[in-house]
Amino acid sequence: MRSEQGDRPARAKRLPRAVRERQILDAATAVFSQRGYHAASMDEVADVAGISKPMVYAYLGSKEELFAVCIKREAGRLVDAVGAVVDPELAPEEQLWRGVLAFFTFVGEYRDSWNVLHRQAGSEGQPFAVEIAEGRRRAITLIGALLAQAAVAEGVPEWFLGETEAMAAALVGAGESLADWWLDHPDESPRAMAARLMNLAWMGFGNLVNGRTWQPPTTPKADAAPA
Amino acid sequence: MRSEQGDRPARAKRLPRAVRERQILDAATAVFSQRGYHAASMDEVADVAGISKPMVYAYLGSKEELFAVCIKREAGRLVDAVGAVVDPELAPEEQLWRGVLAFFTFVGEYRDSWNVLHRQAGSEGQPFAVEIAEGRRRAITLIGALLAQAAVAEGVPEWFLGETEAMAAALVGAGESLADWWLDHPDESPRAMAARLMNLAWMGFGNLVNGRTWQPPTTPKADAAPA
DNA sequence: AAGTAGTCTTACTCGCGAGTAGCCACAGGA
DNA sequence: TCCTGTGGCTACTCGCGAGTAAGACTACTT
Repeated sequence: MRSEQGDRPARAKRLPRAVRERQILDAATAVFSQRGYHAASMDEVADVAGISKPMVYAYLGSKEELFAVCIKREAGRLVDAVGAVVDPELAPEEQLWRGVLAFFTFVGEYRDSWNVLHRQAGSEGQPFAVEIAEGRRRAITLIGALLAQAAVAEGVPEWFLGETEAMAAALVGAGESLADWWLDHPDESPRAMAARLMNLAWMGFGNLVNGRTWQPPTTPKADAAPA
Repeated sequence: MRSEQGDRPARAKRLPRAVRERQILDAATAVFSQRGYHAASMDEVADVAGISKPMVYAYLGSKEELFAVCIKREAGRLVDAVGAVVDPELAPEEQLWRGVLAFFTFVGEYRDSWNVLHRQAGSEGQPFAVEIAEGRRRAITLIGALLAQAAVAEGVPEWFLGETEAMAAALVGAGESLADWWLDHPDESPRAMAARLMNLAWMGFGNLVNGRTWQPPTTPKADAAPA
């Protein structure tokens, strides 16, 4: 009863550096996820890691470095999770489905990781927002390429190739938003979430790829594409 | 040449309170938009407003209050802009189109407002993140109702009514993401952006509403909806 | 046992930024 | 002309949080 619950390593029991680093990163991810970068304090990170502040500095450097390492680790996990399932040999539709499914599985598994990557990403002035935005952009480009590939596989209406990137951006946003929505409906399975996104995206793209576009009702003028 | 450019009111020229308050809110919106809530300093807000810090406190209260007022004002603008065009008499499709168009027009017009509402919203621990999340939720509910209405208007497959909220969430996310994408492609018109979203959303919903769902390719099991 | 390398702590410094005290100035009514 | 209220300022206090100095404890070598 002299220490806290067996939950966290109550008070520093002399562990090898590698282990401590992992603990610190875990703690940092959790704290950054809850508080956001600015509101998070190194004291709290140290506390949650069950260790004292100078250790954090000794092992992981400054707050900014620590955050950067967190980002890298979590982003790596996500990329690995998706990369492990998207064999480029497969049909675009199936690649997309597998990627989307892997994404939601990852989000379900590592909520904090996702939170750090998604929320704390864009908000700050410059520091790593750039890096994250870059990762996001890469994802969009990748998905855009996938859509273009799919479009070519079907009989592609020419104009659609100029639209793939914007569509990919929308798709990514829809995925992020669905992931948020998931937080309020935790009983849903990753498969069901992924299926939702695919239904929205693919059934929509299915029409678009076949040249069936939507037109504004009142004005006859079409903006996104020639009729 | 004794003062700065005619750009900002160089150094306090004795204006009525109402005017100053507007200026302060404008400045605060800009600063919060660029820095984010935590990184923004009251000194900078005061500076941008061309005024000294105590005035900000005298007129708008604490930093948190100031931010809250900003949020309220910008959210109000957005709600007004959308609310002004979505006559509930109209067909769901047209309501959605008008709403989406109004949204992108607003974003184009008031970048900072949108930034404050969108980015700085979710990131913080509790303060007003709640209020914004609430607004977002209302938007999702509203759009969800619209989709349900549309679904009923067509021959609705029963199961779809349970999906409208999730679809609305996805749609909102897609809109946000497209708005971000727009920042990198500023030559696009609001109409073109809105048309893109409608194409993705409506052509997708068009299929869904008619019972044409997407199915995972390898596994025969359907998750989102019964075949 | 004594040396030494790596783990871990207490107890600081120091700057930045929220919020305030107290004072100045000008416009208009007496 | 003086008087007062409202607009405005300079110049502080004060706490919080990033980052550090200096040393203590433990385990493994020789």
